[in-house]
Amino acid sequence: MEYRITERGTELTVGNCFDLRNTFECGQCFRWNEDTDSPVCSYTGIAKNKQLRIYRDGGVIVLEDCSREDFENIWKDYFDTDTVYDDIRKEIVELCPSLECAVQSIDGIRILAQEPWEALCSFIISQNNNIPRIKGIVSRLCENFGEPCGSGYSFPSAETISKLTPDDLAPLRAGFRARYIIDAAQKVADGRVSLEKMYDAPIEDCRKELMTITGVGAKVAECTLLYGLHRLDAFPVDVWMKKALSTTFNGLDISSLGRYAGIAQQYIFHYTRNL
DNA sequence: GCCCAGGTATAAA
DNA sequence: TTTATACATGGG
Repeated sequence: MEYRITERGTELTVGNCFDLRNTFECGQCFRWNEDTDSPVCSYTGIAKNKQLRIYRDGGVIVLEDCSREDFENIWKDYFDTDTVYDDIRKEIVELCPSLECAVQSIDGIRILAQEPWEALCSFIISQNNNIPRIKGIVSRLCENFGEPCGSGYSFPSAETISKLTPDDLAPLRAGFRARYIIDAAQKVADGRVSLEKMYDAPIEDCRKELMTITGVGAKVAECTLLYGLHRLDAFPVDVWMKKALSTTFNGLDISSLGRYAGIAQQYIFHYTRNL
């Protein structure tokens, strides 16, 4: 994707291939909040220990005060600016024409390349929970155990959380998930679960390893792989997916989508949620 | 008050 | 292997 550095920051010419609201509100992330006082569509969030405001101005997306260095080192990968999602959408529909309605139900979504530990931890918190409350718990996790960063706090490392007990997490009001968070932090911190290796290991091996964590099932594993490791080939084999495929799409085999099964799943999720 | 949320562990059939 | 239930909490 073309970008240029201006006095405003880094500017991306995107047309309709990057919709901030669809990207940030689709349930893939919990650390971006809309700037309600802004006259244009604008969000502020923190990733990789950097705070960023990003907003739309016509056909341009502006990363406020973002240097070339920060864009190249952080946000280029995070926003996956070199992937052409319109091409992927076309390929999904070619492979599975019955998914056209799902693909067209939402546009401009980009799959963020979040940090693996943050994604794992966030989706452990997400289980049997709603998005506003998930965001609240994640926010309190950062305020209590993260480092000051811009006007907020960074996401605490697995090493930091691994030294705590479920009682220490009481201020989060995460309920039964507190012990899951600790178990995940300990396994990641001591290497029993190696997130770094999951960027290119066989997807089934990754899923298995993640599911050794208490509180991590097929769904949390899939979300971790898709959103935290940017494994676009990840797809869930859980109850929700089976249900969506059997009722709405009548037996469609999503695994035939191969390397784009994960993205297809995102469209299916959005479509079935809004039926 | 009541229902339920991007699920999973656990027990029981 | 499949199915039922509890789980902590609080948003709507």
